Amino acid sequence: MSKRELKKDHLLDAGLKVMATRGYNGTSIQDIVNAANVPKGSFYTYFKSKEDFAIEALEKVTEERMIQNRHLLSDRSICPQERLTRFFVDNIGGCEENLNGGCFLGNMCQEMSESSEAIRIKVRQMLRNSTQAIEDVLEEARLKDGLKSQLPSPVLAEFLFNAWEGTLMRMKASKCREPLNAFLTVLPELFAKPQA
Amino acid sequence: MSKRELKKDHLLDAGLKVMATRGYNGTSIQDIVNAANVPKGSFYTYFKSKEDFAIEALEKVTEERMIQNRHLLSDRSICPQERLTRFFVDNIGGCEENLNGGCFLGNMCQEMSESSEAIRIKVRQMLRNSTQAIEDVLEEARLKDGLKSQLPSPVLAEFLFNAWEGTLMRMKASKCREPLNAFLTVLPELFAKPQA
DNA sequence: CAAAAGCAGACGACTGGTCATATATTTACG
DNA sequence: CGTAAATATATGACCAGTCGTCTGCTTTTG
Repeated sequence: MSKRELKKDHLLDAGLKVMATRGYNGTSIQDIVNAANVPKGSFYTYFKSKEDFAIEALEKVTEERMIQNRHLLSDRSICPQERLTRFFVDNIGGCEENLNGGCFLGNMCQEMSESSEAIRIKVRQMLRNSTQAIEDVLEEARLKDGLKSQLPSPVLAEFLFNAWEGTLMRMKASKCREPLNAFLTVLPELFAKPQA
Repeated sequence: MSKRELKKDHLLDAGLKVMATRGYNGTSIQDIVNAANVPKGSFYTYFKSKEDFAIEALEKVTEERMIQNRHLLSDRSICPQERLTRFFVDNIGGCEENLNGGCFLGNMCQEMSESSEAIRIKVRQMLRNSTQAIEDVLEEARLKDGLKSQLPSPVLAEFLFNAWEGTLMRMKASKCREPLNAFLTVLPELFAKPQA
């Protein structure tokens, strides 16, 4: 990775952290460069606008997460239900420590979907990717052990992922584990009961 | 209602609409007074700050919704399942028309929870109220017709409401009815199957 | 006519973005 | 290889515009 790419990555990482907590409009270019210890003028060497920065950050964060989860989700040595559970739990991502993280994706979705079409499209794409990943695991589970619900996997996956995003959102406001616990308690209900 | 209260209400209504689509930081005082056709200087006659405005708007929107739904949720002539479905569908609230509305509550939650403790607390309280309402209906349904799930109603209600908020959020990005349809398709799975 | 409410415009701070200048880095050629 | 010319990158002062808020003048009210 070139020096340039390294610096850009650093800017992306540091800025992402700020933007994830303060929001898009709540974060200034100054905030970003301060967080990365980079002079302000440099920002526009790497990004053509604030919007462009946000889109690249969006790409980076979900790409990283996807790579991190690709192994997990396709690891057939773990049963689908367990894989799905881990998929969610592993991705509380940062917000774990102080229950304030929430989801950058969700953040941008809520705040920017109406203001920036470019961001909206990118968010939509990222959400679709995640939903597809869940759908695959669900479909696999259905074929292997069966699912309690007869509903189509795409519907179930869409519902489940949205439920998850809502859970992350709720945790931002409540600052407690209750939403997470509720989600993880209900999740197993999807799957077939072990034969008694 | 006094003239003053009327004007304040108008300011709240008009500003709410703007803030719900552009977000807190994306909405200026100027935007609010423009939307309400009120001179800028007047704003601080009615609200002590922008934050204060947001909190009052939050109160107003959920209060109105609660009143609107109190009748529905406690109307025992409709079966609980149907009541719950209507509760959700009736409250897509505005976003219906162009699928862009989302949820002001969700919006504020995502964007402002970290920046303003006062807003966070208010949002948390509003979310709790809604969850409680769902819990009541769920509990009633359980006693009457039984629920498919044996999980405690508070857990189910929390899960369900968060899933709903996630659904609204997703609709902002996708601008289509798919998330809503998925939610409404999965919802009945909660309830006991009619005896075949 | 006193007290209160409404309101215009100004305040300093800050915004996203630009640009001239300064410093590296690469290329060209003897 | 050395060196000079050419190109790319780095930078912070700076721009016009907007922000949330407040002061103080004007209007309304009792």
